[in-house]
Amino acid sequence: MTTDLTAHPPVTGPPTLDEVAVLAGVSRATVSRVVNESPKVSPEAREAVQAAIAQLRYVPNRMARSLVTRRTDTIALVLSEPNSQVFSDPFFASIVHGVSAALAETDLTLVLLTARDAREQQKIARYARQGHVDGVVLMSLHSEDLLPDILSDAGVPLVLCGRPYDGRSVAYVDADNQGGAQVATEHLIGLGRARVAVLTGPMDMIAGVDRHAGWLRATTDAGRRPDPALVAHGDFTEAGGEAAMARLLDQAPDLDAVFVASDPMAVGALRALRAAGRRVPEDVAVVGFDDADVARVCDPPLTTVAQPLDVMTTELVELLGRQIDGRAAPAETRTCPTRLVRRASA
Amino acid sequence: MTTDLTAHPPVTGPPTLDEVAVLAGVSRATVSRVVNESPKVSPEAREAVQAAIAQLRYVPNRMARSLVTRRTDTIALVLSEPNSQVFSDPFFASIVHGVSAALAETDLTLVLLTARDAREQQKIARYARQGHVDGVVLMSLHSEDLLPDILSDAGVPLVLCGRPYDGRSVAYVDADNQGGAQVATEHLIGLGRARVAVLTGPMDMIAGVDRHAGWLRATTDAGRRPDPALVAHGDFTEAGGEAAMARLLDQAPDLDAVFVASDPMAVGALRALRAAGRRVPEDVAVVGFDDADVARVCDPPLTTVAQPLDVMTTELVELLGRQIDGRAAPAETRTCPTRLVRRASA
DNA sequence: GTGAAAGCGCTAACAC
DNA sequence: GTGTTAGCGCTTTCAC
Repeated sequence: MTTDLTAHPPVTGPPTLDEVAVLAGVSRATVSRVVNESPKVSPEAREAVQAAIAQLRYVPNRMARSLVTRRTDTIALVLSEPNSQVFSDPFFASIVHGVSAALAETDLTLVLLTARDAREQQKIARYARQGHVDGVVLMSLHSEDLLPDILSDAGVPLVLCGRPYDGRSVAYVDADNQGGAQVATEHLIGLGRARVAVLTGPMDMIAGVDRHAGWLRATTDAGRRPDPALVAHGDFTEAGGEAAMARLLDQAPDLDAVFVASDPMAVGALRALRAAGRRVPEDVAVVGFDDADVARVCDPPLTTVAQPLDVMTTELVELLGRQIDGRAAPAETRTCPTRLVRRASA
Repeated sequence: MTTDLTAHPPVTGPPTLDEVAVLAGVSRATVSRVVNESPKVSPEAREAVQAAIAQLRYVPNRMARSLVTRRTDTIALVLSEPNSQVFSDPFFASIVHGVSAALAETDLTLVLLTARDAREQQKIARYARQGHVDGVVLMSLHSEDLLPDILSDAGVPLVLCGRPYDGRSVAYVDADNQGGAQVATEHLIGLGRARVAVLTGPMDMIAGVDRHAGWLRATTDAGRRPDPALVAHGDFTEAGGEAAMARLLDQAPDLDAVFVASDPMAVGALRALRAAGRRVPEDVAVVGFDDADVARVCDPPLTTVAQPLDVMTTELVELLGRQIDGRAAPAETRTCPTRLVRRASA
């Protein structure tokens, strides 16, 4: 044993594998096996090692491990969005929360990175290429974003949260935005409402496009001619929803129902309706698209299209995991079903 | 040179230092010096190396580097808070944004970690002890949090964002909450208002305590007896502010001014005031505590106490930096001044 | 100014 | 089962 002599003075710094090995009276390899839960270790050895680990409060050095295994057990959630206020978007908050929760079960850790401009995008690309992360979940909300290309060119395992705006070939997980919007609109029509409006998102975000498409589909499927006056675009924020709802009431005072394509907007829309003296749900039936379970606390509580955010985040990390160890198809995708949740008799 | 033979087939994986060295016709040591911007390199060698780096698209492997330098050039921002909705708190969003921006200037990267329960706190402690980060900025909002102790016991460089609830000895950066609240209240009193109420935060958060203390100080300094009916506690959220404002109007219908101790609460408070038929600012003067520049967009725009969030985040990373390389005093602290921003003639 | 050599702490064959 | 050996890619004395 050469280790005895060299490892004996653990004068400084955290304990190493060698020190544990010496204390336990075994070799480094055995300690490593115990740490990595290899079955090929005798019970006695395992116990001795575990005792030594506990005594020394040994924690493996991840850098050293990564250097040889080429894995970091870390994945990044990157938010590529110039507008920093997106941070306080409940949808985003829920995704972060959900991914973080999904990872809490595992040994992986989550790092959150933000890219507000091209320089930061490059920095993130470097970070990823440096081998700091095993993979990336990318929330890229707008159409002109370059990060998906940069990352996939660099060979970094990648899953987008949300369908890419163009039809690019890349793995992603998305909610069934169009389907959900269609169900919402059909519900409103089924209620006997004659003038069903839509308050959708900006058309440079795929969620805005898809949710509008769902309304359109349901409307035409019902044999109705889509009236442009029944369409307004918000920016997915509460204030934007309030303003857009006001416009909608102006354009089409005779509307008797509205599908609102995001929950912050639904909150704003309710406010605008109240301000205009319209009663909800008697006067106007509202269905919200509940990104983050917020519309539930509206007054009155809204019938909503719920996104299964927990499903989405689970799929996200599951798909990324398979991406990382090469078990996934090239550009595998998932579309998580949405469902209508009736909360009031809207 | 033994490297020529071994390094020649760069069949797989990203390029290494050796490959750059071979291509540039120098030794690994020289490449390392160029990468680390050592002055002890001849111009010719430097140029050759830089060319090789560019050609190979070489990126240093951080794991290998960390292994020897014992630095990771990464700091963690950890949010220790059971309630996941804090994520969408604009104050939190602004801090993340600001720290991330302050770091963007440097070579450091930010990882964001959340601890919702004891298990996750342990996981974070492990992560830090594993040498994954050089230091931690900790946002610990409640009084019973154990993470500050765990981390400082583990010898992890640490700076708290926000004064610790107890008087523990630890480095922190905080805004001058008490001073700001005092200035706000004095402003209201100076306006000639007779019944100046306060809508503060929960008393298990230091910010709630301090802001209440400032109101109290200004009130007594003005020779007034603090009336309990003029005090209400919200939970720093919009909905909480609305409810608390309603209570306040109930307890003290004659109030003619109110200091609201956070901007989401201010938004809610305005709503409650409007609902109660009170006019702002003629009828009731309102000063908000503007955690994140939100109160600015209120209608009417509020006179607010602005927290210099950019100053705070800058101080945060600066202090942590000095903490990391041992230049900081044991438990150095900073209190960033707040200032009154008049936006309306409230 | 530059190179050779010695590790950083760990895992992974490969023998025993 | 267990130990020995050989690196992972990099920085860093220490000679030259």
